Amino acid sequence: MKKRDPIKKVRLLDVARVAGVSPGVVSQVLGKGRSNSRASAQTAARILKVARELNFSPDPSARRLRGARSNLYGVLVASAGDPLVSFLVEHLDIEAMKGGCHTLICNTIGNTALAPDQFDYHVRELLHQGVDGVFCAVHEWFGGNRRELVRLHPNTVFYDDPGIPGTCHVSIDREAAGRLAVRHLFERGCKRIGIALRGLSRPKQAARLKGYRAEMSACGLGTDNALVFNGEDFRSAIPVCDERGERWDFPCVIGIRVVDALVRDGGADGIVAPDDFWASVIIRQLRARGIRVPGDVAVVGYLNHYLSDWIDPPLTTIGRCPDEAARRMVRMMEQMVKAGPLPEGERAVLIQPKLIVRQSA
Amino acid sequence: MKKRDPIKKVRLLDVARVAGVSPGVVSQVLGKGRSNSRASAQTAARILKVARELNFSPDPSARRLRGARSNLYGVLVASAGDPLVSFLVEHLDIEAMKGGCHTLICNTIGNTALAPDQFDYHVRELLHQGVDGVFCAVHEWFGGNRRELVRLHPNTVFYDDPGIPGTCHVSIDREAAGRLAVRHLFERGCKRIGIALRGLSRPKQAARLKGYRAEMSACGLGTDNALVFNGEDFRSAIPVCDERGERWDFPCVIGIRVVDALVRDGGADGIVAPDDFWASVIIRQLRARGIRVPGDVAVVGYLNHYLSDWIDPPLTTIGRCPDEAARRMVRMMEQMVKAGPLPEGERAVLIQPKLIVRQSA
DNA sequence: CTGAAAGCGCTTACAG
DNA sequence: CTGAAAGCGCTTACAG
Repeated sequence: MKKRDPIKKVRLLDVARVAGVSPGVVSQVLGKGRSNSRASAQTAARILKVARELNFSPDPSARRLRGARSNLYGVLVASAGDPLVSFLVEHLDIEAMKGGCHTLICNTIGNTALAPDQFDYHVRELLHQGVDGVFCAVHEWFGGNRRELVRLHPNTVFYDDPGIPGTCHVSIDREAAGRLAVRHLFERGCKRIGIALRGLSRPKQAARLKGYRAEMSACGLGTDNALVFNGEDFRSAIPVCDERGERWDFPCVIGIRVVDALVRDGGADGIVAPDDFWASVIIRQLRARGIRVPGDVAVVGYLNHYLSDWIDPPLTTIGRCPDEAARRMVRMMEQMVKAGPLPEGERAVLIQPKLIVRQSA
Repeated sequence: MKKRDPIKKVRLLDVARVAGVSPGVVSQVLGKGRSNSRASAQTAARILKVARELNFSPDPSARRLRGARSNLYGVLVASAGDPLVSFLVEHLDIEAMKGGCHTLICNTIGNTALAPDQFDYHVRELLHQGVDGVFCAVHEWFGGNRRELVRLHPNTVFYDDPGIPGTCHVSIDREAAGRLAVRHLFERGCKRIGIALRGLSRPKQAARLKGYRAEMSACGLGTDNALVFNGEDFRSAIPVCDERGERWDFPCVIGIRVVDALVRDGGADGIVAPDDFWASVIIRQLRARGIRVPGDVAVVGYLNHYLSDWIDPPLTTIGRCPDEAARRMVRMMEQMVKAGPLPEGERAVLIQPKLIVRQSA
């Protein structure tokens, strides 16, 4: 049971020997994007040819030891398996790869054998690994010292504003999400459009309400408090949804409360749901009462979660465009890695969400 | 717009200086799991103390240059966002982390700007990065030269048998999955249990059928060809589902064909579906015909996909235990990294799937 | 039990 | 335009 022979690597020295030049020249020619200030065009061409023939690629460890960047980015997520973040994780990698970089995934929860939360551990570990920067998409309700993250990794880009002044972040325009949903329902002929919110004390939910109100006015529908459902008013009736587990018992009672308040009492013919999960239980409850979707009441979700395709009827929802978010996050990162801190005004990027029409509205 | 000052790192040399010993001793003491064959117990203790106080952690690049392992594993997946693989990706990282290792995610599709398929590119890139091994969970229907992968990375562990002799792989016991589903339906009182299969020409589907038949006999239900639906018999009627896109149009006609064949013609009161997607469209079709689930016909899925919780009624299904699979994959990997190739008999691991009861059966 | 030195593969001043 | 040399931070024979 002996170890295998490692595959022999071709070194820069080998290229130099074959090309008949010194290592320094090879390094210069292959390095800095061909600014051949050193070798003659002829020599450079020869070196390039030999390097290609020998299939040479410089050892990243040796380069890093000399101070080169690692071309590695850390990705902090609570749980990479969660479909709500997994597409962001995927697209961060795809975008990083376009710049020749790789992503190192770090799940901050899940390793309960070690500790309930590995955020801070990973922050130090990534520093040790010498990453060029860190993407942080750990939702605010999870632990972790974000100030320390930013201190140790100045090149950090957050998904969603962490509330720390001066940080770089990419967020979804929740106000626009509210407007898009209302506009679509209005165009589908809805006259009394209600909105359900998890809790108005949260800034993101408040932004959605703001967008909802603005678009209601723009559509000439005015506003009616009977059409605004605030989950916090029912706190005692609605168990807390911790959203941390791989599977969890979603409080289906939400569907009952929302349909009671908005449809039975408020007479709504359209509902803007706070997310696809709520939309899903709302639709189930409507069906249970013999109310047709979208015939009697149309429902628009938010997230474009994987499940949107599979509930019945398939859910019309607002997508957050994780590919676009990843693109912007990587772009910010690359700017920081190359040129240092971004100007104040360029540290916050707002992504425009997108309406995805299926059948529920 | 100038670059930031990098955070000053503490080197082994600093530790040596403070502790008043030479670097070699420090290296020896901090290195090999405290087999202090070099320093006296006193010196060792002093060095350890200083190292801790200075918060020293050795530069991985320098170590690697001297031949140490990278503590990095590559993870090849078609698309890390896909919920079918994202949990495996997450648990591979969690398990690797327990051994002090990190995972480097590689999406083999998605970067169409580069090429339709980046499998082979990533295989070379991971070699270049010097990973200690590679986990490959790219589904068989995607491209990529797996033989070359195994040649360049002898330490490769596959999720599902790639059909290359001698490789290490962890698979789900599909026969057991078939048995579990039948047993549960039988215990719920079903008398005529049908099975739907995507296509019998696929070995994994054939294994499920084998398990189904075995358990039907064990339950004393015998077998009836009218209760076996083979998707390949309806190839012309069922459009190909490519499963590659983030969203795709699932052929809902499958639901019609399956319900026609198994329920209308076969008189089934229980259905074993090939996966949760099929189960979902089958249930939708049953409802459309006024057939109650699970009252009239019970349905069991396979995968325990995220959507299982959200369809109506929530789906009873067979889970593949991605955490267990990841645990075994990492264990195999660690053995190979430490001691070289595994004995012939230990290269294939079968994971026992698990019945997850919700409401559809 | 401990130190001085060589070297992993690369890059980058410094000479010529 | 090119070469020889030093050095990044560590480990590991080789001396003492």
